[in-house]
Amino acid sequence: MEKEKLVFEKYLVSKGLKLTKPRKIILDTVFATHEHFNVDGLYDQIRKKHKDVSRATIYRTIPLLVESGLIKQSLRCLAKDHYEHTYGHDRHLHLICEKCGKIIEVESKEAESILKKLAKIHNFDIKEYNVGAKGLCRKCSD
Amino acid sequence: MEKEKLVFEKYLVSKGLKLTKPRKIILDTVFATHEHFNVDGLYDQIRKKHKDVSRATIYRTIPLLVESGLIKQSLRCLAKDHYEHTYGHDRHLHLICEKCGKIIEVESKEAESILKKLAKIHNFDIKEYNVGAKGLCRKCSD
DNA sequence: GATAAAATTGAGAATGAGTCTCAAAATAGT
DNA sequence: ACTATTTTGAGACTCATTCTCAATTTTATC
Repeated sequence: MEKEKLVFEKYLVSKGLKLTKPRKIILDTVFATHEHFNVDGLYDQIRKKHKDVSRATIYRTIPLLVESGLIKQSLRCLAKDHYEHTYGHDRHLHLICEKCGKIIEVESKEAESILKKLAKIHNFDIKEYNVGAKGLCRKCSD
Repeated sequence: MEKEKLVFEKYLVSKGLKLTKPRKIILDTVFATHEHFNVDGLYDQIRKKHKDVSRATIYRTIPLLVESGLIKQSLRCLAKDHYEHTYGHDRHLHLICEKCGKIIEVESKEAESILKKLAKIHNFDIKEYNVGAKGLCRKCSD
């Protein structure tokens, strides 16, 4: 958690921005769990403790977290953008339930190595990749 | 093009639906090129020839085309859902150049089989999958 | 620690892609 | 043609996200 704060602060300073209270609260809440999150969930989570952080500020802070390399935009699910941690996390792929919205994270070195192989063939320099599937989770497919 | 029409008609009949004029126009326009498309672009394209197809009907027809297996939802770009042909096209993954926007389509049976294997382990019923990477293409990485 | 300039915030209005409603029009079976 | 059913266009609506702007907070400077 402290590491994330340092990374974020360093990024903000480099851009002439400030690590304000709302930004600190958002950062803390984002990294309080290892889950994927979306703005609504994050807002609810924050509201449990702090009545003074607005949705607008969350929407404004997320691009800063993305730019700083701490999180990245991930799936779009139920018409909502979702985000996931990137700092200190291995790559993984997603199985997304279209019915209940559950996200199963799966590690796969295989998928990664295949993509790398294909990228090499096409002289493509991969910065970021995404592997995933949509469908029904165990519970919802009964 | 005729094949697509047959596939679509067969699907519609199986659902007790009709291949109406607007649906025919939409189908024709979608398969007039091999490009990815979004609703706005499709609407503009259709409007050049036909003044009588509404956005609502396009939005209503796209899920039918998806269900019939002719197209699938693809990338989301500039806040818009994009679609791509699937009928007669092998599954492929995308290498998207972040600089010039070029999309390289790559075939890979391997990626598909890995996803299927992982889904089985997690009792997940895959309806749709997506594999891709962002980065720099050959030209842009020089 | 007071002050002022600059950055940031909260609240709510605005935007815009996608969905829904419903009366009118097209379709298919008889 | 006649009727029942499906489909359509137009526009209202939804809802995630973005924008606006006056009020507040922050930081640098005294």
